[in-house]
Amino acid sequence: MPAHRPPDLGIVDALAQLSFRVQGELGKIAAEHGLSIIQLRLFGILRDRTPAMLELARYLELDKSSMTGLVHRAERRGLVQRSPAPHDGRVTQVSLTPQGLDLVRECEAEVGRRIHALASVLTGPQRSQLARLATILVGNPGQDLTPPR
Amino acid sequence: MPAHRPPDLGIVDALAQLSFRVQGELGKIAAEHGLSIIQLRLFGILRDRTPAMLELARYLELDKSSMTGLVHRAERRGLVQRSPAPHDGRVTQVSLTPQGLDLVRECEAEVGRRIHALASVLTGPQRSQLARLATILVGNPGQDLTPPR
DNA sequence: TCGATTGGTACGTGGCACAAACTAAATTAG
DNA sequence: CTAATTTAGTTTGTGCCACGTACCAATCGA
Repeated sequence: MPAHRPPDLGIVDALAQLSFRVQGELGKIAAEHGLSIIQLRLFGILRDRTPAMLELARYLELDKSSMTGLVHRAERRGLVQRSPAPHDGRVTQVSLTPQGLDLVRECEAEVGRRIHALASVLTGPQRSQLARLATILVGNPGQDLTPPR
Repeated sequence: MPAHRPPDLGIVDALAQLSFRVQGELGKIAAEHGLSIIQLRLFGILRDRTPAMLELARYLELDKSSMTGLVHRAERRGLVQRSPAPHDGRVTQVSLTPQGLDLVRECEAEVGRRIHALASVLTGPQRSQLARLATILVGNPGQDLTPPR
């Protein structure tokens, strides 16, 4: 391997810096749509499901008391709605409003564009390989942050 | 959409989820040492430099007014110190105290352990490849797709 | 020298996250 | 069938984080 390149970072620095880079993009996209990154995550979950508050807290690894405010602020803006669960009077289910769904789709499209742009410096095979390796990393231990759709 | 054997995530989802996974680890490590993730980043910068407030803000992509509080809270805990710059009466330089340096080293060691553990499901060559690809992604400058806000 | 620029802080606002205390619904024990 | 317990969620209070505006002091430029 001829050395036309700067030396690779170690795996630790490489992953850490990459994570900041990606989070930076996500944060900017969220901000452009008046959202925070945690709300973007919340909405990503709600795109496929209608979970209870506690389920959401588990997905996001937040305390249940943090969910109240998070959902409340989104609700106040008409992006999500609470509804009582039919078979358990204690649980309230959270779902996207049509307005919220629109916003999610916009953000998702933008995320796709920006991450693709970021990855555009790689060749096609490199991108595939990176996707494969990253999938292994996130898919591996019982630590399920955001289960595959 | 690759239609191969194990359903790899697309590059977008793969990178997004990986970034959340890595940030989650970093956040936990920071929390275990009584820090936030932004402080961990701050300290990582201070390990090598003694920048001015505005420089720090640029590294972290924060407003300068955000720096005051960030540095102040760290200073209050004896982890960093402010000092006036010798040749410009306006500038205050920020540096780690010995105590702060110790803390940084602890955190760095822990980050190394945890990220290595995360990456331990990969083979050696896979890790190298991942480090190489990630290095390409983060090393790419001038890829700023975001107009100034 | 005077006006503009630069580096930094102060203050007010709002979002985010937690812990502890609390309510109400559901479940289990006796 | 009650009584005790568990579970889902909210409320309240605290603290951090980030921003924008306004402001001050030092420096620079004409």
